[in-house]
Amino acid sequence: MEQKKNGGPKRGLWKAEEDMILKKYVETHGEGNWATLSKRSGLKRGGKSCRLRWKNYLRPNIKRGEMSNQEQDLIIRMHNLLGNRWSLIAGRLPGRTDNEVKNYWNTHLNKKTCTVLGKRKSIDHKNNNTFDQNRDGDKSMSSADNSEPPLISSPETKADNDQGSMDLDDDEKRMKQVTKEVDIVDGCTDNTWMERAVHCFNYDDYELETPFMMMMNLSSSNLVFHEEPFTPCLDSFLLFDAFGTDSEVGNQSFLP
DNA sequence: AAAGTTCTCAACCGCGACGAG
DNA sequence: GCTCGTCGCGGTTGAGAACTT
Repeated sequence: MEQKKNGGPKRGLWKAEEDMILKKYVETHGEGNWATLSKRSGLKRGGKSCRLRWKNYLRPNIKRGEMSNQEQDLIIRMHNLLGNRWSLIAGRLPGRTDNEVKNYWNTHLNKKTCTVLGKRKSIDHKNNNTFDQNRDGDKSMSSADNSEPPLISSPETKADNDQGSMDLDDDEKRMKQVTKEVDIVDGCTDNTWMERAVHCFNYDDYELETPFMMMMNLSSSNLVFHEEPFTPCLDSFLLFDAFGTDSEVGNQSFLP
């Protein structure tokens, strides 16, 4: 992988020495001007490569290692809200990069959300956990079942994903008692609206055991995400409703 | 122990947005 | 308005690790 293309910039994995050079250069001269950086620093890397390496690996306060349950929940819910807007999602996770979130989604969460129908035992090696997994992910999913794979947020799917973090039976029962349908409202797909919703969805306010429980505690409105694969409008409303007027973030007006 | 298979994630690529000249 | 350079984003790739047969 590590070769030069027609004498072009070096490619492949970064070495420790290269990391050191890049880090020192950025600490001295600051971020930005990546094309200039790649020339002046002596690194035989392209500007894009330098930028990516800094952003995803060398930048201070990068958090590495396992995603916590809270982070997982947040990613799932934010993805439900925004789709593949990785940078936006990562922006709500201190120390996590868009690339990391994207990889995590593709390798862990995306599979997990497809586990409901698949029912094949697999092992999460890093956590030493087992979970039901459709081994071939979305490929075989379509042939096994023509319907869209359900998203994480339905009560049934939720149960598969929160194993060990809460008493599912109790919460599910409570959930079913007071489920509220939220209608999709036309005309709320613009970015401003979405970003207000995201702004409202602050990682720091995320203290209760699971977002699901948080919803249960916040207001009299108890909600489930819709089964649709991507319903940003619906989820925006969910967030507003979930945070309600009693919550801290609810004191601000996010309405257009 | 070896070969084959699957998984993970760092890095690359292409594209669009944006600002400067 | 056009071109050029830079930046940031999301999708994809592939090497190496981990696991299975």
